[in-house]
Amino acid sequence: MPAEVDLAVSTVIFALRQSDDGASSSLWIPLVRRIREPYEGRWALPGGPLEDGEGLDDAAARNLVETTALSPTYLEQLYSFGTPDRSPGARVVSIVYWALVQPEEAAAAVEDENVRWFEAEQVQGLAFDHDAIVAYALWRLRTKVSYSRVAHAFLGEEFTLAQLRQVYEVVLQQRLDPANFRRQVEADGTVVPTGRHLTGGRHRPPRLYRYQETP
Amino acid sequence: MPAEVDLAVSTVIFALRQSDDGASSSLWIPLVRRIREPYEGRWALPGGPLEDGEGLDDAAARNLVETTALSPTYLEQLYSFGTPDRSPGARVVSIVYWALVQPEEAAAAVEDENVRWFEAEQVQGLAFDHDAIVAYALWRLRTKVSYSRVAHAFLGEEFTLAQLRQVYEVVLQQRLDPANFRRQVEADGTVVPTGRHLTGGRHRPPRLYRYQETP
DNA sequence: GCAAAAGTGTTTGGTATACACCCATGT
DNA sequence: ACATGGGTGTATACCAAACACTTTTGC
Repeated sequence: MPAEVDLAVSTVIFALRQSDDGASSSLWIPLVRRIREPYEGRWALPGGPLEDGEGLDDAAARNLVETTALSPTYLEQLYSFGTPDRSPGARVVSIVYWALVQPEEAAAAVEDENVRWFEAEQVQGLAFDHDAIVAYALWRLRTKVSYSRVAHAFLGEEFTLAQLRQVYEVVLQQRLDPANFRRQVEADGTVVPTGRHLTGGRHRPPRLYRYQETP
Repeated sequence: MPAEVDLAVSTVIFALRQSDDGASSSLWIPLVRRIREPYEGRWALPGGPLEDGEGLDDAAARNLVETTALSPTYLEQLYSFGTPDRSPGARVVSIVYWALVQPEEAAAAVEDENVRWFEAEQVQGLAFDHDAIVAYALWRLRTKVSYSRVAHAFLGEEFTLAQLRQVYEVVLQQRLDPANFRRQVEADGTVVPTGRHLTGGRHRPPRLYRYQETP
C-alpha cells in the first residue's frame, strides 16, 4: 500500500563569519527554533512544505528569504531524506538544498529568539536527523570547493585574491600558498581583475577582482 | 497553502550490452510501457509510489528487482524532480535513483511487450520529463566514472583489465592506452589480481582481477 | 626606513602521456 | 612461425608545490 507522505523542503544556508574568539573566520548556518511537537524548542534547519504551483528550487529560495531576508548567491539541491522513522508520528520526506550567502548581508539578517546563527562544525542535538544533514552538507561544500569554483559565492561583487584565498582556507581547513593560489585562479580564467584597487589597508593596495561567468 | 503532492521513486538502470551492429558495446537502460493515462502507451522509467515503512533506497532497489529481476551492484540517489507541470493533472515529485547492473544477469532479465531495453544515448519521446532525466543520469555516470571507481559495478566478480578498460572506453567514449590504464588501476590499489587467468582466448591468457573494497 | 602584504620568478619533483618493446598463447 | 593481445620499460611534457625575491603601500 502506498505510503501517505508529507513532503518538506529544507535548506542548509552557509555564510562566512568571525568565530567567537574574533580572530578567525568559520562557517555559520542559521537555525530556527521549533515551536511545536515533535522536537518543540529544539533547533532545526529552516524549511517548510511545498506550496501550490511552486517548484522545488523556488520553495528552497523562498524559505531562504523568509529565514535570512536575503537572496542566495548559490543554491543547489543536496539530497532527499526519507527514512521511515526520521520524524516521530508522521511519514516525512525532506528534499534538502544547500546555499551560500554573502557575509555582509548575513550580518544584517534577522536574528531573534527563534532564529539564530551557529557555527556549522559545532551544531549538535538538532531536531530530526538534521545533525547528519548538516554534516553531509559540510562534506558536500568541501568536496565541491575543491573541484569547482563556488567559493566566490561567499563574497561580494568585488574581492581581493587574499579574501578569496581565505574562503578556501576556511572551507578546506588548510593554509594555501598565496603565490600558487594566484596562479591557479588566474589560469582558470573565471576571475578577472576589475582594474580597481582596495585602499585603506596598511600595506600595498591589492587589486580587486570579480567573477566572470564563462559563456 | 501546502500543495497536495504524489511522491514517486524511479530508477535509471544502466547495463553494458552489445550495440545493434553487434560489434561494439554501449549503455542500455530498461524502460516500461505505461498502461494508463497520462502518456498511456509511451515508454517511461521504471518506478512507483513509496510503500509504507519503506526507505527511499529500499523503494528504488525494489522496483529494480521488479523490473530486471536482479539486485543492483551499485545504487545511488540521482536527483529529485518537482517542477509543477511535469505531470499533467497531478502534482508529482519524483525522487530518481541510478543503478549499475552486470550484463550477464541483465541479458537474462525479463523482456516482454511492456518491458524492453533501449540504448541510453538514443532514447527519446519518453513520458513526462524522463528524456531529460536519462540525459542527466548519463552525465552523472560519466562524471562519476572519471573521478571514482564505479566502473567495476558493470562487471562480474572476476574480470580482466581489458574488460574493465572497455567499460571506461564505452562510458567515457574515448580510447585509452592499455599500458597507462593498467598503471593507473594498479596504483589505485582498489583492484587486485586473483592469481587466476582467463584461458580460451587466441593469445596470451590475461590475469583475472577482483574489486577490493578499501576498509 | 621598516613592516607587511602584494605580486613575480625559478627550481624541483611527481604524474600522465606516448610509444617502443618483450611475453605467452592459439592456430 | 606468426598474429594477437597481455604486459613492461622509458623518455618526455606538463603541472603543482616550495620558496626566494621584488614591489608598493602605511606608519
